Amino acid sequence: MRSLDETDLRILELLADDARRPFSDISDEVGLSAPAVSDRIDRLREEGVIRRFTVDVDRSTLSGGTPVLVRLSVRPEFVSDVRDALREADPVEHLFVTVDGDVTFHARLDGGSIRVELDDLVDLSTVREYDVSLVESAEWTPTVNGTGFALECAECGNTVTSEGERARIGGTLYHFCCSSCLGRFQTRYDRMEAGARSDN
Amino acid sequence: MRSLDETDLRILELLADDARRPFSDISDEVGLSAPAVSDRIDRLREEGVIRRFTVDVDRSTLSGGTPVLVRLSVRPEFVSDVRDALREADPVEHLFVTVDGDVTFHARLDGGSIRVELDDLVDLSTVREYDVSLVESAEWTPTVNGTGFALECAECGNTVTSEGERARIGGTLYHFCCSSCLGRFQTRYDRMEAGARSDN
DNA sequence: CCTGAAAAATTACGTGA
DNA sequence: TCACGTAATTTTTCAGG
Repeated sequence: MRSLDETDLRILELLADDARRPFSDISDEVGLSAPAVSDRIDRLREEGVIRRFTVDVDRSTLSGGTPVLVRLSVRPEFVSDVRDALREADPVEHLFVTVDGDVTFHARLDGGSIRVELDDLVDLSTVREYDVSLVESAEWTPTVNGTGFALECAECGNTVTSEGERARIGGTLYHFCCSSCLGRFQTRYDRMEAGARSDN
Repeated sequence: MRSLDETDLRILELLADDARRPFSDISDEVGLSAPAVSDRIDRLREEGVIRRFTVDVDRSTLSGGTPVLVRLSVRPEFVSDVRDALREADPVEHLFVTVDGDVTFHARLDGGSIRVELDDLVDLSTVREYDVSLVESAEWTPTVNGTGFALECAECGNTVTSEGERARIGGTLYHFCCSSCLGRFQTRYDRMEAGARSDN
């Protein structure tokens, strides 16, 4: 698979700022033609780098719905079941799964009983413990400067070129400038994961 | 300010699904002309309901850094300081503050010592307790209608708003619409517990 | 990846409910 | 005020190189 270059990253930044920006605008910025930009965006979508174009809505202006943060401590063998169920659930906006089987999600509750609804979504017998908090503020930062959209080696920080490598570690795809950085990262990740587990 | 109608909500839903969807598509869906849809979207932007059009990027394909979910138990007087600091921090993508002063955020750290990284982001002397977990997967689903489940008062069953209260009673967190419901519930619980004890 | 033309979408503006 | 229709403009897509 072809790797992302500087132009792709610049395009992503511009789209993060305004996803409805015309391709002709973008093409001026990056020094390509509009069709070329269109092609790149198509490719980014196909590769899954771009998940979707969407809208950031100020939910506080919309009536109804109480924002809550829910943390579930899920029995390990059921983590993926719970994740899949919540992923499909309408009220769930953000969903995080940690390596130790904690599932945290941010949702908007609208009426009725949370216990009953939770029971509909996930099998509560697979949940050891759960904790619900009212959310006072929730923010999301789509524009990511510097480190965010820079394609850098996850191990040494150097720029990753097309000679670099990719690897999926712990379910996440990382980029490396070379194979030795990949090996080193893998070792370090394993150590860190063991450390995080022992924190609990 | 004029309130939103069903058509506005439907437009927001369609945009949340695909922000680059042509207005003519939307106009077909909602039974308006394309210019009318354009007008409504302009108004939604002016009113601040629409913050921006943006792109949801699968960051796992992009950058180095280890995704973590951090939960801070912050001393009450410093909650807004911590929130402000994290809001500006580059590696922080999602930030949630609950009414009881817990700050949860999702960020990408460069690896190495998590404690050192955290110390860069927040003043740890204002934090009573913190908990870091490696994130295996993170997802975001933009939703407009938070229909589905709700937080009901454990005493009277009414919807709990941000004016409500919560209390941990017998190891379980309960929510109440007001302090008198909390008091009543507490009394009832104590009586029940005393009854159970005297059975032994 | 470019240019250039065709198709499509967006915007501007005048009119009417 | 809100929405519509038409026309002018801009943007996107599609060829061919």
